[in-house]
Amino acid sequence: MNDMNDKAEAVSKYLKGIASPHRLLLLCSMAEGEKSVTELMEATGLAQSSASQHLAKLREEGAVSYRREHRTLYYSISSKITQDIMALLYQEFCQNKENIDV
Amino acid sequence: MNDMNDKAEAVSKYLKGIASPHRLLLLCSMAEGEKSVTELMEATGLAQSSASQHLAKLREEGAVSYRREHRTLYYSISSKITQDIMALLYQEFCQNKENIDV
DNA sequence: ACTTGATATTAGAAAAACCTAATATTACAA
DNA sequence: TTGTAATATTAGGTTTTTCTAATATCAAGT
Repeated sequence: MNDMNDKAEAVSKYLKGIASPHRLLLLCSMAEGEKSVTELMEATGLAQSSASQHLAKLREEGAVSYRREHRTLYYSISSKITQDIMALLYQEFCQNKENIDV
Repeated sequence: MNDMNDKAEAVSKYLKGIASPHRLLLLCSMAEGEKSVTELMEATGLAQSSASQHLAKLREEGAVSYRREHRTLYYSISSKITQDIMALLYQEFCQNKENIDV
């Protein structure tokens, strides 16, 4: 029955792959449509190396994919589960505030 | 506009609060209904101290709450977002396998 | 007041994640 | 080919997580 442990391990790996402030900002930016790495760096304020490493992690978890156009790589969210989770998180944390702070 | 950073920080904190194999197993167990700490330890195989620390983290994030009955504490999932996310994760990782491995 | 069962908290060491700086790769253009 | 813009990879040190062992708390029951 350590089937459960394996699954928990997989889910954990996936969630941790998403759960960093910087990676969430990247995903949030990609939620608007595909973005080049440079655009993502500008949108998030991340250093080049850092952005690239975070994108690599998101790729490993299958959360995003990219397409090349000349020298530029365009990243976008590629998994249904990631889109669904981002939508839930957006609802919960970015709107629906019972009371807006003025 | 570093409003976004603050939100990303909050979401990250929440997700990390959930994203550990052991905490996921605890949540999975609580998904069946409220459970005492002892029951949770048995269900997950966690040591007492470890279970308690994980539960504390889940409490901090508002993911679970408890009720006392005599000396026993019964924990359960208390937030809508956590239930929704667990449901999504369950769908994605625990069923809907295109092909069942025999 | 004591004891005990159930759970929480603290301390410290080991493992994992993250950032920066430096270097490498890749695809095109001159 | 050589140069360059765009992106990836490696190395390292710092911070964060997570486990175990030890100790504390808390609410009955005696």
